[in-house]
Amino acid sequence: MKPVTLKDIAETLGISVTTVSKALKGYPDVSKKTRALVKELAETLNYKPNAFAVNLRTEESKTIGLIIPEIVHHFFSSVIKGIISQAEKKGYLVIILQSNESYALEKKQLDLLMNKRVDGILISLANGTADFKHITDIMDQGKPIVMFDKIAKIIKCSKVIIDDRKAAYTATQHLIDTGCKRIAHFRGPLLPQNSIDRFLGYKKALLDNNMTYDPSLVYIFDDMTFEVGEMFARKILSEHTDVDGIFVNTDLVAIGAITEFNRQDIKIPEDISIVGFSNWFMSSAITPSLTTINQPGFEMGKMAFKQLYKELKAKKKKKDIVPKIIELETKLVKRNSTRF
Amino acid sequence: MKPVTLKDIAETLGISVTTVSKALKGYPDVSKKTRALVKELAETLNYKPNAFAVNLRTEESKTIGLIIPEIVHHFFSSVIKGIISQAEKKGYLVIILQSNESYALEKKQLDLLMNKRVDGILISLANGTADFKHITDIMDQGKPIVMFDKIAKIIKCSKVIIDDRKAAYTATQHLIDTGCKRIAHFRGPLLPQNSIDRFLGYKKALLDNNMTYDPSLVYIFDDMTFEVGEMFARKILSEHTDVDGIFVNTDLVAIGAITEFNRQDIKIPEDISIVGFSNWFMSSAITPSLTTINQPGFEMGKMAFKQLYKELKAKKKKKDIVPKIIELETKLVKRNSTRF
DNA sequence: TACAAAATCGAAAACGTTTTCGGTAAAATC
DNA sequence: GATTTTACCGAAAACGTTTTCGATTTTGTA
Repeated sequence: MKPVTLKDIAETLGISVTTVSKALKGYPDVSKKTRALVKELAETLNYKPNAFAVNLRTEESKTIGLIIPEIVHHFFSSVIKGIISQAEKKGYLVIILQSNESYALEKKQLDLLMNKRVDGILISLANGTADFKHITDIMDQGKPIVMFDKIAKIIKCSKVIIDDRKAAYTATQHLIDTGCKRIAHFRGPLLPQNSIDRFLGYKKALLDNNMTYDPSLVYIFDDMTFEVGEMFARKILSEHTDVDGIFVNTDLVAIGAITEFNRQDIKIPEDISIVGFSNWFMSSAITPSLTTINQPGFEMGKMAFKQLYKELKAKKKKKDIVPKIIELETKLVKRNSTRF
Repeated sequence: MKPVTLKDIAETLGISVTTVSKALKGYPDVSKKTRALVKELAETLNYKPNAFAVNLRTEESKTIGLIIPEIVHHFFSSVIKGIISQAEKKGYLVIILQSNESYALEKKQLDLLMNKRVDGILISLANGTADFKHITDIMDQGKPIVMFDKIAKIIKCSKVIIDDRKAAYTATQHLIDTGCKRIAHFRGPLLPQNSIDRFLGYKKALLDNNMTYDPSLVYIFDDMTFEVGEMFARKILSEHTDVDGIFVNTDLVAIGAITEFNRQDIKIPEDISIVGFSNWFMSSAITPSLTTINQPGFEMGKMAFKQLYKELKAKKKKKDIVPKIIELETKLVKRNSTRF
């Protein structure tokens, strides 16, 4: 019951393993007759090349690695889906690992993938990652790697991102345009680039509109949870009764805040307007529905793989890979948590 | 800049490749001195075994395949997380593919995984799957496979499931206990086992409570979407004004229904009570929060891998694998979409 | 000192594939 | 008919590891 090998085919046909291999791969130096013979027998015997042997010989596995901070997450699972669907089209499989927003784990997972000798790597950085030697090490070894969403600007590899600053600016501007006079910001952890950029976009929008930037209106959270949103909502109500608009770093926290405001009979958007970020599915289901920035996860996954694929091909042809930065469009989705 | 091999270590140490290999793997027939020497050099040279070669030689890749119907899905992504976290502990990596609820695709993906020679397979069946030859073929080849959540009862492989019928019974009983007199059911597609079981649980609860089972109160949907929930809500209002309770096959559809009822000023739970299924995160955030059945996704993923791992070990020892059915506990989560 | 037992090592085969390179036979050219 | 060209095939090496089995050396025993 052993799987059939090239040798099996060669022996029953009375030819060499070499010829069988060449016939199956369409080499020109094998006659039409034997080629047909080989292909037919391979078909009937249901021959499948031993992937392990092919890997060893060709030094590639047609497998890529993917590291994300968190799997159970609407945005990231959309990215995963985009990556897998695109990879499949090109004959690549995807191994997924999770960093749990931990730098140490991220390093370990990267190591695992390198030891498994994946052909390339896709990664979205953990919040805790401030040192990037583990990334540059991989680049130095010539292994293609592309970052998406949560990136590091200093690293000279390809990246697929959105313009977080611009998107945050748009979101804040929308609050201003709909009449908000005092706008707070719930921002994410200090380290990640997109948390920084969203904050900067918020700040710039205020200043461009001649509004004062008040640091005490910026609430920083490390965990992006529903509960954090509830807590910050309570905090706002006790500390800053004059706030009439909030730009929240991520939908989940915004939804927590909405839930708490609902509980306290604060009227949204009349008393306080809210804009989120990401456009989770949930955002359209909540009452009031959440105005937010649409972040194209599926598209981002697709693009990330496409870029990686280009680099894989370039590497095969021994060409240099020129890092590319791909910026995807975001869009403000107006719903009922802001005024008209 | 080639990666270092056993040969490299052997040559610089003036010993054979064999001894180096044995030293690193702790064979007893190598002296403490050379063992120490080898290990030290391997360490400083940062030697990593070539996974491709190891795979070929040992005929295993320490990799398993996972096929799920849909990645962007709260329950399934929880399962994925459970599987990956458990697999990692045992040194296994996970390749994920998606069947998109299509039988044809499921078959193709299974084929892909077999050609990649993964050590084992974890699968949750697509809705469209009615024929199981692709599954039994794999079992006949002696490759360990375990199903979870969406399973086929006739197949004699290990499974990790919940008691859908019991859970649905509990959900329906809760509607009855809280005073509902006429209870509708939004059920999923006809084929999958858990859709059938949930329906049967619903029906049995009615009959056990001397209520009439009315087939016209069972609404069948193929796509489990938010929009379907909205549509069915409208249908109920126009076709059956006497309905005062609904047991919905899955939270997403229930939330769609709630949204529509809210829009039409139907009071939940006073006018109509609703129970969902799965306990998506979203269910606690919506207004009113949704009473539902908690389905332990993470736990299910963990258990599925654990069982697969047992079978992988059994296979290595050439022992027979005895299929096992693992049933996980569900729990009714009472919230505000049902009365007290 | 002689011999048995234990400790230590390495040659070689094997896993299945890909690819280079040389060789033979057939066809084409003169 | 001799020579060149083309078509077709296969031997062999290589990828890096694991493991069997025999060989050698060292230690222990009488």
